[in-house]
Amino acid sequence: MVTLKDVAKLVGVHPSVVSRVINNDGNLKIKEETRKRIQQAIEELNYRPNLSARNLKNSETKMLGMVIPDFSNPVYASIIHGAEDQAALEGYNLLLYSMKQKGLEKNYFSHLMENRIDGLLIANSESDDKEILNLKKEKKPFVLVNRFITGISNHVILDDELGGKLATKHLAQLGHKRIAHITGPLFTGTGIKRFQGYREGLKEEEINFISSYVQESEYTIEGGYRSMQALLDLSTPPTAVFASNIMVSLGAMKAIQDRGLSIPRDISIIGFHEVDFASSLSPSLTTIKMPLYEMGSESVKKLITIIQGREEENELGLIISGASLVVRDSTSPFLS
Amino acid sequence: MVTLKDVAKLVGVHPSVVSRVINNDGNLKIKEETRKRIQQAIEELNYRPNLSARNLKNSETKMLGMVIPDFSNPVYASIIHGAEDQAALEGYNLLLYSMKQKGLEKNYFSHLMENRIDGLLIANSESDDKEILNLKKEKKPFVLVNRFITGISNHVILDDELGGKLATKHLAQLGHKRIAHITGPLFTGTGIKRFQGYREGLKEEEINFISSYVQESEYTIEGGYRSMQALLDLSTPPTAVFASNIMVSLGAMKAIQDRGLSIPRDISIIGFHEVDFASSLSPSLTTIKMPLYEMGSESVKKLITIIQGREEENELGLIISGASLVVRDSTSPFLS
DNA sequence: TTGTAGGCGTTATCAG
DNA sequence: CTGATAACGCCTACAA
Repeated sequence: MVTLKDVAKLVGVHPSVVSRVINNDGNLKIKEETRKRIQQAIEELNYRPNLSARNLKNSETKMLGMVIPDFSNPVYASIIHGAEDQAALEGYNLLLYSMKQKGLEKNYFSHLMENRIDGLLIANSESDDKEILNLKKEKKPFVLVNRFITGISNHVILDDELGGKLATKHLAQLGHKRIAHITGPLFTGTGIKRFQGYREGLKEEEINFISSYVQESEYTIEGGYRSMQALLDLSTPPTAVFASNIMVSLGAMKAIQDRGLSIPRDISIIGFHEVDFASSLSPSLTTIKMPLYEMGSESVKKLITIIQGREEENELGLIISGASLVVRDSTSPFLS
Repeated sequence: MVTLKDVAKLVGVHPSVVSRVINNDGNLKIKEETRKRIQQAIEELNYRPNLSARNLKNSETKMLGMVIPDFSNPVYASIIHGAEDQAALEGYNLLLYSMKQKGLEKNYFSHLMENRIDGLLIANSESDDKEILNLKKEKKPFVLVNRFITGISNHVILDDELGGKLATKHLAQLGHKRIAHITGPLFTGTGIKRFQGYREGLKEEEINFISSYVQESEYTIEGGYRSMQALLDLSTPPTAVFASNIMVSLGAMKAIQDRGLSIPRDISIIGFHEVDFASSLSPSLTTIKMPLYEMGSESVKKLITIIQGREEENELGLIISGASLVVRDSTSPFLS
C-alpha cells in the first residue's frame, strides 16, 4: 500500500508537506512548483489516503447511520434517497441498518458509541425509547425521522394530520358520507396523526364520526385485507375508505375485489404515500403524496448541524409541511 | 471519550492488559481476578473501543460496500436482505451505494482504494467494465452480483435461463400457442438468458418461434406498458405473455386492462421475480420465484473468502441454481 | 502473568 | 515556505 511517506520520498520532501497539499485549505502557502511535483507523484504512485488513519486523527468518520424497518418498504426508499443525496452533498456516507437483519443486536447504537458513525438517523418505529434517551444522555448526535418520542425534540416529521384530512375531505367532496378509515397501529405517531386528520376532515365536512367505520390495523398487506373484510361485513358497509398506508391499501383493494365488488363503482379507496407502482395498479390508486424525499434530506441536514455543534441541543423539532392529492381511478363520485 | 488508558488507570494496570482482556483470545493467560476487575472498570466507565484506531491497526474495516441501481426496486430488497444477514453473521457491515445518488462520482471505487471498505459487491447493471477490470488489476476484493463480464470470473448469478424456460413452459402447458416475451435490455446478461430460456421452452414444447412476439424493453413500468401495447396492436395478438421483470409485468398488465381486456380470460401473463405485492395485485400475479436472498448471502460469503485470502483468484463463478413457479390468478388455460 | 516499546497513516503545531 | 515532532487509540512482539 502506498502512503504519504512514499509520495514524500519520491518527491524528496517531508510527508507533512504532502499532507498539506492534499488537504488543500487554499490559504496555506506552498510553492506552486512543489505542489505540482507532489501532485504528479500522487498520480504516478496512484496514492490514496487511508481513511482509517484520517478518521483516527480527526475523530470523525464522515459516515451517518440510518435505522429503517425494512428495505422492501417502498416508502423508505424515498426517504433513503433523500438522505443519501443530502449526505453525499455534504461529504458524508450513509450506513443503513434494517431491523429485519438477523442477529442485529442493535449494533447501530454500538457503532455510534464506537465512533464508526458520527451520528444516527432513527427511522424505525419499534420502541427503543430507553436506549434513545440514553443517547441523549451521552450527548451523541441523532435525529428521529418520521417518529416522535416525548421528551425528545430533535425529530423531523411530516404533517400526517394534514395528509389524513386531505384524504378524508377528498372522499367527502365526492359525495361520500359513509367514509371508513383503516388506521395504522395507534401506538405510533403516524397512525395517531392520520387518524386525527380523518376526524378533522369529517368534522369540516359535517359528517358524523361513526366508530365502527374505524379499523385499527398494522401497516401490512394482511392487516389491510382483514380490516377491509371487517368493514365489508358491517350491515351498512362504507362507500369509501381511507387506508393509512400503501401496504394497507393493497390489502384492502384485494379484499374488496375478492368479494366481487368493483373499485371505484362500489367502493372508493384512497391510499397514503405515493409510490412508483400506484399508477399501474388496477384500478390505479388515488393517493396522498407526502414529501418523503424532503424528510430524508432535511433529517440529514439537521443531523449534520448537530454533529458540527451548530445547533442548540433543545431546538424544536422540524415538521416538513405539505401533502398533496394525486387523483387516479380508485376514487369516484358517490352514486346513490 | 474513554480510552484503554482510562480503564487501565482505574484498575491500576497497563493498557496492553486491558487490550488483551477485550480481544479475549482465550489462550492468553490473565489472572482471573484482574480480568474481573478490568471488566468491571469497563462497565463502570462505559468504555467502547474506538473502531477507527482498531481499523488502522488491523488494516481492515469489517465493512463491505454494495452498489445497487436503486433502493425502490423490490428485487434488490431481497438481495440486500440476504447480503446483510450473511454479513452480520460474519461480523461485517454493509455500506450501500445506490446509483441514483446525486453527485455520486463512483465513490464506491474510491472507498475501496481508500480502505473505507474491505471489499465490494457490484450489483448494478450500468457498464463500468473498465473500472472493474482495474479493480482486478489492483487485486482489490470484489464480486459481481447478478451480473456477468467477460474476462471476470468472480460472479454470483442466478439460473435465469431455467427461470425463463419454466415461465414459458407453464404457459405452453396451459394450452397457449401464441406466447409472447417482453425482454429486458438485450445487452444485459439477465435479459439475454431469460430470452434464451424462452426460446428453449418453446422448443421443448414444439412451438414455433415467432419474432414479432418478442419485444425488447427496459426493466421499467413504462417499458412494459409500451411493449405490451405493441403486442396488442399485432393483427394476431398473443394469448399469453412472459414479462422479463416485475416492473415490466406491472406495465404490461396495465396496458392489457386499459384496452378493456381481461387477465387471464383474454390474455395470461407471468412475471419474473417474486415480490411481496404480487399476491395483492388484481388479478394476483403468477411469477417465477428466484433465489434472490440466497444470491445475496452467497455473494457475501464469496467476497469474504476472497478478502481473507482463502480463495484462488480465478475460481469459477457461482450459479445459484433453482427457480420455481408460483401460480396465481393471472394465468389460466387457453380457451379456443 | 504483566509491562515496555514501537508503529499503523495521518495531521496539527511549532520551529526553522 | 518547509521540516521535525508528537499524537490520535489500539495492538503485538518481546522482555521482565
